This record gives sequence, C-alpha cells and structure tokens, in this order.
Amino acid sequence: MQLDLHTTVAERLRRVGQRYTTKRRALVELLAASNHPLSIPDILTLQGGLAQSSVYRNLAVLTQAAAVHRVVTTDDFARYELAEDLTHHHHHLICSSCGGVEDFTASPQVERTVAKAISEVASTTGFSPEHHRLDLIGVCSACG
Amino acid sequence: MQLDLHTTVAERLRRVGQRYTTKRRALVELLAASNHPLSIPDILTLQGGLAQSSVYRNLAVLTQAAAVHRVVTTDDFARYELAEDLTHHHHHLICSSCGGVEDFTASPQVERTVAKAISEVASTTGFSPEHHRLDLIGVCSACG
DNA sequence: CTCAGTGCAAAGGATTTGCATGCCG
DNA sequence: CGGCATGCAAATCCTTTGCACTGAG
Repeated sequence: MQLDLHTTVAERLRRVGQRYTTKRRALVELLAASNHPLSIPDILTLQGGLAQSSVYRNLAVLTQAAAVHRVVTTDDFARYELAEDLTHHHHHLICSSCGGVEDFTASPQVERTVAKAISEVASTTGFSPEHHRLDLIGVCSACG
Repeated sequence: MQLDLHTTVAERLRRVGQRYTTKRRALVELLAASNHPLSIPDILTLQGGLAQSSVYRNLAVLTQAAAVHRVVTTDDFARYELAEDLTHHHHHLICSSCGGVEDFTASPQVERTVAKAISEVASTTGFSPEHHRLDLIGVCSACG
C-alpha cells in the first residue's frame, strides 16, 4: 500500500512533467501519516529542514498533479491532505473556534443520498460536478 | 419581508452594540438582492461610493452580529452572503476554475439524511456541530 | 458635544516569485 | 553536463489597522 502510494504519486508527477524528489516524498509521507489535513506551519514544525517556500511550491506541484488536495477552513491557513483516491473518501469536522480539522466518514446511506442529489443537480443545471464537500462546522472537543 | 429583514439585522447589530447605518443597510440590500455570495471586488463594483476598508469592516461587524456569513471558495477572495436564517437553507456550486459560486437547494430527503448523519457524529465524538456545509465543486457553465 | 463610523494610507501576514546555487538524471 | 528543485529574500495581494474627520443622536 505504501509502495503503491509512492508509485502512484510518482506516476502522477511524471504525467505533469515533475520529479518525485526526496523532499516531495517526505511531504507525502507526512500527509499519509496524519489523520487530518496539515497546515504549512504544522508541516514546518513536524518536518524540520524544509524551506517554507519549498513546502508551498511542492504542495502546489503535488496539488496540480492531483496527488494532494488543498482544504480551506475558517482560519487563515490552508491545509493539505492526500487526494481522496489515494486514501479514502471522507469528510471534515471543522472547528469554528480554532480552525482545526478532523476527518470523519459518513454512513453509506448518506453518501448514496448525496450522490443522488449530485446527479440531480448535474442534470438540471449547466454545472459539472467533480466532487463534493460535506463538512460539519462546530466546536471541537478541545475548544468546547 | 424586506422590512423584517432590516428590522432583524438592526436588532442583531444592536445586540452587539453596533448601529445600522446607511452604508450597512446598503450592504445588506446588495447581499439580499444577489442569489449568490459576493466578493469584495463584486461589492465595490456594484456599489460605488464605499471605501474598501469600510466594506471589510462592515462585513466583519455584520458577520459578528450573525447577520452575514463568510463563504470561502477556492480562489483568493472571501465571499459574503446573508445568514441562512435571514434567507433560507441552501448549498453552493463552487466553480474550481473561476472560483465563482451559485446557490442551490437540496431535496428534503438529502437534508433529512444529512441531519441524521450529523446527529450521529455529535453523539459519537466530542464535536458539537453548529451547521453543515454541503458544496459541490466542479466547473460552472461559463467555464465549461 | 460625543462617539461610533468612514475614508485614506500604511501596515500585516499568508503565499508567491526572482535569482543564484546545488543536486538528480 | 543540463535542467529542475531548493533556499533565501524580496515582492504580492487580500485583508486589517491607525488616524483624523464627519455625521448622527
């Protein structure tokens, strides 16, 4: 699985004309090891030896290669996680107080219903859905 | 309804020790007239005669008074819309290409299912949900 | 008169970019 | 060897803030 992950990421990078360098691999491993999206400050803290600008640049590259996904919450920091097809479909619990994010998985029934709603929208509007985002905004246990 | 809107907003502002000035009323009317969240550039274009900083400041005040809601998309601009309880519950179609947003309403069944999922999460985690966000990310008809 | 609200300009802060260096292929 | 990735520092750009002025009560 871990091997597959790196193989897949490498492949996606190659497809957009980019290399899978040591630093990029380190970023991917960091994201894979976390059960929630990481902000740049998070990453810089967890992984010393990475220039801030390089982190930004590499995450941008990985995002463009569809290996990483950028998550926006309520605070000023963008967060990053591995693309869903490299991990699993999930949703977010976003804390309106501290901006922190946790992952959670919805029941199959919810996903089924949402999927139906999406196809309805697609057919009744000129909008072409790529994916959906079902987040719960509230107060996390730490802030509560 | 329009009268109620202004009355309600005025009341909420008063509650946080703020006045309902002409400029603030203009902002509220602008947001009420739009069927999608507006960015600051949007607002400045639509409403001449408002200093940019005042728009930011007033939107911040209105947000704090729970009369306006800040919406984050994928581009660099924050968008603003009236609080849901002043309009109606809805969701967003977010264009991953231009960052634009349109509103849409989900079927009662979807809402019911989502509500159930939310209460499940609330009971199984330490997280206290305040509201949810079900957005579709894709390509709008203009960009497609 | 008083004080919140406003406009203007300057400051802040996350993110991006230019450029010289170093490493991978 | 050649070109891309990296680090550092400077630049960007949305957003916030300081300050003096104005207008409503």
